[in-house]
Amino acid sequence: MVKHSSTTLDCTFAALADPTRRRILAHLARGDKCVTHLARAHPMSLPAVSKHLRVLEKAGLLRRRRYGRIHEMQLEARPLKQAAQWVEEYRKFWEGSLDRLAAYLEKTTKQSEKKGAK
Amino acid sequence: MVKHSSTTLDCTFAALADPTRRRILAHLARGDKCVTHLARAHPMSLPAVSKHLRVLEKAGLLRRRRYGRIHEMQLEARPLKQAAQWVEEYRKFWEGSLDRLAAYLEKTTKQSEKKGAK
DNA sequence: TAGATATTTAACCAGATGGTTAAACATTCC
DNA sequence: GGAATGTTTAACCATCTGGTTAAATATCTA
Repeated sequence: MVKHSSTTLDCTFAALADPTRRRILAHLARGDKCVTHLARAHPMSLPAVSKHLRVLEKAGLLRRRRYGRIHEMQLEARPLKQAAQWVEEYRKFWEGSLDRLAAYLEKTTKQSEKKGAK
Repeated sequence: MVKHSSTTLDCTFAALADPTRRRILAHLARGDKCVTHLARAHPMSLPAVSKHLRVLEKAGLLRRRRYGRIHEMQLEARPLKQAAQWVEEYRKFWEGSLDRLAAYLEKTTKQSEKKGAK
């Protein structure tokens, strides 16, 4: 198994566990940038969005550059790579399950065909 | 973009955000089963492990079958598929970053070659 | 039935989380 | 300088989280 930095994964997964933050990441992916603009898309106060941005920033999922009073955010997806690798290690398990399901379905389908069921 | 059930992802990512729970999943993947056995591998009380198991169960990441007084747990990785799909949508972003890094490295390498650097 | 074993539930606690509003800070514009 | 704009910080609050210990529940065994 690949050895991961546990605390990094902690931060990454925790950051992704909130739907508002996932939506913010999606907005960043589409090119949105400044705090006010991001906040307008979410039904909550500006400080709330600001906090979410800080969480994402601490998790390394966004980079912030200041141009005068406006803060420009940019998606930084690299931490997701490690998360993806972690999840990938379990792929064989869910694919195994699907294989078993497929085998089961095939078997029962054949049985119902034998019985002449439509 | 693929449409996901937000709350399912919430649960999945939140469950994965704790290192103890990720370790438990790893143990389950290796075939460990009952609560006591899983608990022995972790420096915490049995009720604490029991709580983690409940979180994993609610997130659909394990299935529990009772044989008398012992509870047999089994890894259920399918919810991870959705998480993987979500993360995958950002793959192009981190790979884009790596591409830019690669381009940068190639450029600087060529420059140092021009300068005759080893 | 009594005792041992496997596990959960209950009650509690400290600290984190996600939200609020009000105030502060930093910058730009007039 | 003073007002407007963009953003954060501070203080607060309710709820969630991850742990504890003690007690309850369920099952097996002698």
